[in-house]
Amino acid sequence: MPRDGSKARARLRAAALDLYRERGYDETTTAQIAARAEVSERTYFRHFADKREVLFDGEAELRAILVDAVAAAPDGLAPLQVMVRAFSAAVPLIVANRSVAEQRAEVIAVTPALQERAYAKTAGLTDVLEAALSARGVTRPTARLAAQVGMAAFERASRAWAGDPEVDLAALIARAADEVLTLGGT
Amino acid sequence: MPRDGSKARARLRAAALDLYRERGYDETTTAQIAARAEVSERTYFRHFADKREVLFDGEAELRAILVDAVAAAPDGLAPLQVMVRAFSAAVPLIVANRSVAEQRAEVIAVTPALQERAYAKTAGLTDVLEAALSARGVTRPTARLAAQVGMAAFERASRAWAGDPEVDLAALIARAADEVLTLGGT
DNA sequence: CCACGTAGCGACAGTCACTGACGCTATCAG
DNA sequence: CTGATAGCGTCAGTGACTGTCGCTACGTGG
Repeated sequence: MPRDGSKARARLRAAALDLYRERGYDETTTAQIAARAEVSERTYFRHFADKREVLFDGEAELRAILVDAVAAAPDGLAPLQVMVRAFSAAVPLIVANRSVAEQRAEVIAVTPALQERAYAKTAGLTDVLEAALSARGVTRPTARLAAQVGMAAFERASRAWAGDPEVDLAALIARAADEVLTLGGT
Repeated sequence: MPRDGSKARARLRAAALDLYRERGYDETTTAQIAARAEVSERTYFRHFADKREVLFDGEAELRAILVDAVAAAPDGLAPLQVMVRAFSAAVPLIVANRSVAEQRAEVIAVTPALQERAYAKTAGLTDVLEAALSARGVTRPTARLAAQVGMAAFERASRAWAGDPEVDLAALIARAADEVLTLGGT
């Protein structure tokens, strides 16, 4: 295993986050990111597909946790409850990454281009969840619906948690899922 | 009001859709689109913010219908039922645009860059729906949740309708909303 | 019928994200 | 010590997008 690029990759991640926060996404060039990470611009593009991807580098880990949790859920559990379990399984990871996630969120919040990528990322996660539910025997269209509704509940819980990180995120997720079922009235 | 750009704009829309279908999104340049529409490349960018936007030009109309329908819904209706009404109000527009929407969908389906933009567009719609629900007195977080769940139900209905355009889309929407409420089990 | 103001347009130059190709080098297995 | 390989730098190139400037088509007021 010649040369370990993970160091450079980590430096690029940090450099990009810093620069995006300092002067904004649009005002920083990939050349500047590369320079701060002390690599060539070409190397940046060897590690990340484009200027946006740097900010979304941890996704695979989350994805794996969600898929495993769906697969491990007991048989006969209702789809939405499976989603609650899956997202609850990811809570430790989310809590651990909270401070970095906050900084990322600040940048994304003021950058349409990054919001677009963020939407695509969550869409990718719902695709994976849909497939995982489908593997459990849930019909495709229903699996997709459940994945999206579960994701919506998770987002609702995440936002509440962001405003008050003291409460248990897992509890908020369960509560948000319950709230979904009250949306139809009576 | 000197010069009416709407003609050129329409030609650009048609030219882009044609080219994207003929040779694919990545393989067509904005210069080619402009050339086929018989305008300069600069004019393309006066009408559309970027290479993707050409394909998403009708959105404002849909947005207006949804907002109006939410505002016009009777008081005391449950949030999810309001969503069903809103999307049902948009059915005529959707049916009318079906053939063009199909062509667009084909291109989007094979182009990640366009999928990303499509996600952003639906996110924009849910934002608007959230605001409209909020204006009816629904709490912000609940409004957002309802908007997202409603959008998920609408997508589920749309997909079913795409596979069988004979059935009534409005009925599918109502059914999808009901299905959401069964996702939690018992 | 004629200035005249305005919105759209073309032309041009420039920046920057991103890609392909080539050759080099650090590192590890043998 | 040597060879294989993954990561890297350099260079050249394409194409999306922007700012600027001057022009022109067209409806309006005289």
